[in-house]
Amino acid sequence: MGRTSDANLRLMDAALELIWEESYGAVTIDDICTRADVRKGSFYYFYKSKADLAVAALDRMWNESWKPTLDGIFSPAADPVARFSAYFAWVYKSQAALKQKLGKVLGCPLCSVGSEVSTQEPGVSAKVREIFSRKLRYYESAVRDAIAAKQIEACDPAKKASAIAGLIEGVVAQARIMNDPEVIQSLAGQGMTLLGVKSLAQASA
Amino acid sequence: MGRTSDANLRLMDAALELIWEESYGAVTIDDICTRADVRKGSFYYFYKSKADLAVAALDRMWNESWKPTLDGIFSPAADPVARFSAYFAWVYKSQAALKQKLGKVLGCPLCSVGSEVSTQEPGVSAKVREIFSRKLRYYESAVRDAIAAKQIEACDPAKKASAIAGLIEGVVAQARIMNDPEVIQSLAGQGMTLLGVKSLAQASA
DNA sequence: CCTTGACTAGACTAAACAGTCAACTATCTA
DNA sequence: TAGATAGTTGACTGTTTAGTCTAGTCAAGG
Repeated sequence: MGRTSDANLRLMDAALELIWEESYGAVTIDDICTRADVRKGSFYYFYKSKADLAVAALDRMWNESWKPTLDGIFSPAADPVARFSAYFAWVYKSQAALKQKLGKVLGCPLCSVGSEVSTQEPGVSAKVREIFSRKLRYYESAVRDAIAAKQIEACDPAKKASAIAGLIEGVVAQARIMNDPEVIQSLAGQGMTLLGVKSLAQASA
Repeated sequence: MGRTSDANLRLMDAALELIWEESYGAVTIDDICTRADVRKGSFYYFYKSKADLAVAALDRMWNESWKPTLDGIFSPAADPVARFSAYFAWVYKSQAALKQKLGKVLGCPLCSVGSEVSTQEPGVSAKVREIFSRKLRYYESAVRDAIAAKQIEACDPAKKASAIAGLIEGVVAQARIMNDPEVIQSLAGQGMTLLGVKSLAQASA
């Protein structure tokens, strides 16, 4: 009953875009409202603060975008090591596309925002940690499958997953800082080395 | 001639501390002045903006703290692979000490600030990139020496250095986001794997 | 068609913020 | 010791910002 609206969706999209392009702290509620074409009164009808909106926006990002993508790439139907290859390629491709489109490498919004607000915004931090943990499970599962298939050296899957995540995040952050997607190029080869792939035809070290 | 002062030094220290503890965007000029016990007028006597101060503070950090530390750890007198071991240990130790002291893992200020301001503050970004490049040279040189000593698999030293930097940054960022220094524990072993160390007694994978 | 409740508009307040300025003070040097 | 130089002070300005409030508008259900 009553009026319907997608202003809350527009607010989430606008917030995510702006925070990704600039940073959490640099974006004001007015900025978000302007981009979403929503008035302040409506903002506070849906959300009680910028942090509140950010949490909702990150949740939406996970459900609408990241989860489907990861489900596809890390499908248990795919060869374990090939899942990582595909993911590394996807990371490079998506960052290169952003650079092409906006002239800027934007990196990973989760990592940027998480690092920025971790000591400041408990609610946002908790959501970042939640999504981060979910992402780790894809890596961990693929590592376990790769060990079972004897494709990589035996190791602690949780630790290996964390290291892989670190490598990806770090390299992507580097790309943002340098505004150069090409530093992600070598991620594929380096990632394989870190994984401990046994294969002979290992990509460029 | 004229009056002397260390207010500019206090401002740089205060700025670096606050930005590291919180974030670039969350810190105001008033905050910095308060912590440094300096009045606003003096701030603008020495610096023309927060960005201007940040550049000076980062430069000071490099010269006073990072360079001496790196010169020690990455001394060409040390065994190439041992340089990395020592550095990985130092990274863990310093983050764990911060957690002990402040209750928070603060991560790497260069990476946090760089990622936050890369699309916003050209001057600060340029300084971050400059320091980052300097740091890479230590890694690159050690990789080259390790190859020459046949301690690690042959590889492109620049790319390997970039990957090592990515792994470190990524793992440290993870530690900040999770507020848990323990994720850095496994950096030593994972770093050796990524380096491609040939040794038999390789630390925990 | 009218009532109810979801949603909107936008003016308003108060606080936080960056940045300015002229008068003042301390210290160095000649 | 006097003058020039380097640094300090705090009150002041104008702007941006978060957040509030009230009077409304619009759509669905009865």
